Amino acid sequence: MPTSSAQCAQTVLDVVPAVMRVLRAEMRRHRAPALTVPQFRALVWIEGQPGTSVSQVAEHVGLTRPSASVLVEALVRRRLVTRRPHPTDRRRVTLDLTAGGLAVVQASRERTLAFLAERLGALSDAQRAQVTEALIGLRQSVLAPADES
Amino acid sequence: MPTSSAQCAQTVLDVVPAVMRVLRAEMRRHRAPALTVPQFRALVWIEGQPGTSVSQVAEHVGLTRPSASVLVEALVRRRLVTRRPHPTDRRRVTLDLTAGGLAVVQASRERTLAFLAERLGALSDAQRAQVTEALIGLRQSVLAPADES
DNA sequence: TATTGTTATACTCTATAACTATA
DNA sequence: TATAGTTATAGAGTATAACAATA
Repeated sequence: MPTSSAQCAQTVLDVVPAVMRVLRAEMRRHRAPALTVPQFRALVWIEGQPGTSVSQVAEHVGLTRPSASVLVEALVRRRLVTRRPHPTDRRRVTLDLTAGGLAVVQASRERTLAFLAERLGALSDAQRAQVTEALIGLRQSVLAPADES
Repeated sequence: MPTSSAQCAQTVLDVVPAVMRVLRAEMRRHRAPALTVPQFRALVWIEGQPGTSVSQVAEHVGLTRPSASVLVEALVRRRLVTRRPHPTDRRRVTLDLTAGGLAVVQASRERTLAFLAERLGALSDAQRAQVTEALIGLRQSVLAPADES
């Protein structure tokens, strides 16, 4: 009995937001206080793209450039991010995480991973293998045409 | 080769937020203008829980009661929600979607489903069956202890 | 002339506090 | 006394507009 695209889409739209809500609630419970979701997303982006710019942060986090500039300013003030001149293009800035910023991101990720691993312990090895394989396929298809970077 | 809980958690934390970003971007592209994410989530909640209260909206959407009251007031002003007295408890209000509110929610969901179905068309029937089955298992384990309602 | 980033201003959303009405 | 909901006020976040500096 094959699964139609419509049926599968229904399941994806049902499960993915539900799991996301649980993840968000878990992260909220543990994240550094007074760190907003966009701020946290900016930290994760900078972690993955060291030396990135304000414009790239704006695009990835989904803000205008002025708002991203203000957000970055707040992260710099809190010693989570460094903002230095770009070596060749003097219009740009070079953003990187401080040791403190990296610690915030990594601690949050590790706590969320531990939480997830505990919940996934309820599944069998075979089920976890199936979930892992299926999610990789899901990612390939859903993110297919336009990847962000 | 079994998959450890840690490996599986890593994949979940990688794929679920990525898929969610795509879904959100798609919904943003199509949603009624000037309808915020919390407003939309409230509409979806009221759709699934007809006759729900302001307090329940607050809890589900993640707002305080005063903020939920203001949000509901905005939805009522826009003729997307009706707010009537509760039949037995005169402190409470009874919230329901208008035909317009229902149309907004359903149109958004159908467009997102169509978008997803198109992307999932890149998978084989067998892969879609695997994704569907795996997501159901994922939901059961991740949402295990505390379901929201 | 286009691009990167910042500042100034106004608006929206949300929380806290205080209140009313009902159970 | 506790609960459901509202209103008033203030604070945080974001967008638009305007600007400065560099390519």
